[in-house]
Amino acid sequence: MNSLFKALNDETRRQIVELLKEKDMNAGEIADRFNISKPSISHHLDILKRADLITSEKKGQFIEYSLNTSILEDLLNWILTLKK
Amino acid sequence: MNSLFKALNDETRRQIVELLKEKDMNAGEIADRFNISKPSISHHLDILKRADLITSEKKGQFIEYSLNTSILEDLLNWILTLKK
DNA sequence: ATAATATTTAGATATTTGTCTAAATATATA
DNA sequence: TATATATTTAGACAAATATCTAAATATTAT
Repeated sequence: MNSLFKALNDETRRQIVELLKEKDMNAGEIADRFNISKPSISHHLDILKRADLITSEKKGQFIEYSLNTSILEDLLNWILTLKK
Repeated sequence: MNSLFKALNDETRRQIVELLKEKDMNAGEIADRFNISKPSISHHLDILKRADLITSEKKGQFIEYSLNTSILEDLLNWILTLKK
């Protein structure tokens, strides 16, 4: 739960998640969408991956990232119990 | 959205929110539940309040805090659109 | 094999954050 | 009015975080 909130507590990472909602993308394509260096984006991707919000798959020279929405179930439930 | 994620990105604050789900409490009562100084708890309450997650009402000498679940609607919708 | 491309790792730095103690403010009570 | 109680504000500090550049690693193409 902690890593999930941590991962989502950053505007850039939330935008990455929203991008991946539309379609899978490789690291370079993702980085091109932001005015942030590639190493920084790589770091953000790492945090999202540790939180299980995204998965990565090597495709030759590229690494393709995908959104994993199943982990959001936990977050959803946490919020719903608050609303009772 | 930013302040909401920021507010929830802390275990202590999430626990405060969970406490207030059960019943309204004043600042002292909340602080008594944690091994953290009162000023620190006061600071956490301030962050939760700025995020609109809680409201406060002066009751004489005390200040009573309540959960505001309506703001969670935004969070819920954000998550739901990700799940499409 | 060499060069080019894609991505990550390493290390540095400035900013943000969570915590503390001490002091200030506000209300209630003796 | 003086004292006790409840809470916040102020200021300091250590730890965490987001960012950068330079270098390393891995794959593809010439």
